[in-house]
Amino acid sequence: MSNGVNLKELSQRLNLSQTTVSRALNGYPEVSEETRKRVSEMAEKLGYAPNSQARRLATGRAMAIGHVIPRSIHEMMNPIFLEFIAGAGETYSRHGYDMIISVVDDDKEEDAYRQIASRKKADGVIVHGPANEEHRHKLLKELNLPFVVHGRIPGAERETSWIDMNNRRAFERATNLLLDLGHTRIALLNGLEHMDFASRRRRGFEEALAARGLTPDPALMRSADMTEPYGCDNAMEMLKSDNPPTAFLISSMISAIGVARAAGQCGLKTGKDVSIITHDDALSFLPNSGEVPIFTCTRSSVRYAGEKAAELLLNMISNPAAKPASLHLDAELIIGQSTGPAPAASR
Amino acid sequence: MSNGVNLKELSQRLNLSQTTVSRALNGYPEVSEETRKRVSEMAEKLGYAPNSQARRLATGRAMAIGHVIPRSIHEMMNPIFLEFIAGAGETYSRHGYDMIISVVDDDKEEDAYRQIASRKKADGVIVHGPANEEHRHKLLKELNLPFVVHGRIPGAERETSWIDMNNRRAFERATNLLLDLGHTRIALLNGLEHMDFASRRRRGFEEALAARGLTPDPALMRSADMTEPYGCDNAMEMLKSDNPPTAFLISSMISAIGVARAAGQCGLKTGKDVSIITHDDALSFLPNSGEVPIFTCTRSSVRYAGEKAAELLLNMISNPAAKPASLHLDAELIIGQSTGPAPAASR
DNA sequence: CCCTTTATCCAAACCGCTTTGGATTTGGCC
DNA sequence: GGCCAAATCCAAAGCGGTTTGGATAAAGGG
Repeated sequence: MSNGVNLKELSQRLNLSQTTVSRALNGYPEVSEETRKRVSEMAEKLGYAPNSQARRLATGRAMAIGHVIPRSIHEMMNPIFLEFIAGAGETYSRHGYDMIISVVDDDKEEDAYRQIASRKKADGVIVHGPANEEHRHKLLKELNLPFVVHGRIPGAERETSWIDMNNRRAFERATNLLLDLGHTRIALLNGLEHMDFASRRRRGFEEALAARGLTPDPALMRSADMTEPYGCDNAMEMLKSDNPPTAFLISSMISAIGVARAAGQCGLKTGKDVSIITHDDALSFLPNSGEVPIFTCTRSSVRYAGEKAAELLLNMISNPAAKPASLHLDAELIIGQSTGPAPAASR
Repeated sequence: MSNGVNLKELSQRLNLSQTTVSRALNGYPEVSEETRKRVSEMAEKLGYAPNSQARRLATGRAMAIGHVIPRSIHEMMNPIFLEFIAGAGETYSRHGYDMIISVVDDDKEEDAYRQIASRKKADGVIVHGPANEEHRHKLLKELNLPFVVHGRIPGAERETSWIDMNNRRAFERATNLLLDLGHTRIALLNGLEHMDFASRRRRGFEEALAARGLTPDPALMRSADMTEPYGCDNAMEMLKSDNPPTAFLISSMISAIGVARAAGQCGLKTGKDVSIITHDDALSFLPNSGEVPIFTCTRSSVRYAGEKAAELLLNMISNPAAKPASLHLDAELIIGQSTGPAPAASR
């Protein structure tokens, strides 16, 4: 019904050239206000909207941002990834950009980027989940494809644009909080430490301990995908050991829930017998709210990060000459119900 | 470096016409194998790949599928949505399609669909989260935009293509399992019941009770966003009441975890003092695995649903004359550790 | 040997828009 | 009235592919 008018037909109906109609609709000054009005009314009436492929072809801009996610990534960062996407997506649509997501086999990731560049599918991309050994930025530079990193690429902080939270500092503060409460046996349930964010968190943890003359106990440090059972199983194992931790520092709310479950199963009261502090990405389906949140946490909205990352990227695209820019967010430290003073020496 | 060869240049390098080169690369028969080989080699060497905008314009196919997600939806179905997307995305890329996702304000949803249609941004769309009062399918039909529903639109099952799990049956079976174990006071923590999937689940629950001559107690039925605290708070309230339930039937693992937490806090042992059965969407970051899974559940992979939905849609697109098709998946009923016989009458 | 196929390849039109480089009209000013 | 600048509008040339309708050459048939 309302389908199918193109510029040509529209301009014929108006007895105007395509040029004029196009200019009228795109807000160029060389058309009288009267004509512009006449044009927009007719366009509205006929339900005209420019064919995006044609426009993209003519302007040479894809008006789209790419996100390539290798299969493996969304197994470990599933919900975080989506929250980021949601934030970025809002920014995109506000600016008339499309978001295109490619889910690819791990070994096709490079291919995916090459295709985006050579077929001009997107004007830029977001790089997710940088690892310690990271090479994507080199490829993208070679492909001349603007990009923003969510996280940081170690060694390339200067030359790339990125948005990241201060992982090291957050975990240092969290650790200090526990130390101040008298805990000395603190377990770290970290994410996969070949990822940049996780190594930084570990560093923050270790440095805080070191500053008080403590050495981390390898038996209390784990690194894996941040699932719920990961939290539960490892906490259970540690709590049942001869020398159990009195506190847990955890990289994700999901795993923290698992730890709380383990504590419950061991008959320990969270916030009393055992303290838990977690990083909270502020995922909408895992609200950790209330006057006193369930979990004491370091919190940083990954959704906000998504919005900002998108803005950075859009700026880069419209202003290609600009230098790399970056945003370093600080996590809030929020005291909830899950932490308390270290219990008096047991046994 | 490897950037920037177009068809014209490529064909000049080869002393061939654009026609021939195009045909050679697209596998048309009217070109000799020898030439085809020569062409592909040169294309490879120069890093040629057809500009996707140009191709889309020429062929009239967008080679993309749209997913429009209103802001509100991803607050309630965040992780499920992503898992679906991941499944669909794989199918798309296997078939050379792009996935474009629009995150829009709730009141712009219709607009988003109109734009996709009029600007030819996608060849089809997936409709997420159908409600009891659903109108999107009418709009899409009017816009002549092929679509597949994830879930079902009540009253339009015949005329639309969809993929859904058997929600009613799954919850009926789950309820029967509890009844067989001797539970009679069963709580239902459902999703938002203005959504189709949730009303069906409720129906399954109620029908199973009715079949044994039982009437559901309104005090034991809740409906809300399926967050973790939702599970915990409501379970807590019910467990502390005068006449507490002995079993919970829950619409989502996330809330089930909350219920388990509440049980723990009340000093009740899950699977013994209180039984829990949940629906499990098989989300990768919430594995409910092991020989005997933590939670007894009805399980249906939403990721698989995504794959299949994409296939349905792609079929519709390449075969527009075909009748609506649909896929009705049955959830598995899996016995885990969280269910057991009803405790002997307490008090 | 001539004519008809068949196998290859090509020139040009087209997809629907933007944009360049004028052409025409109008208005202000001396 | 004549001239110049500003205001409008337009024809046509891209953008980079695909596809139609031949043209040309080689092969096969009588």
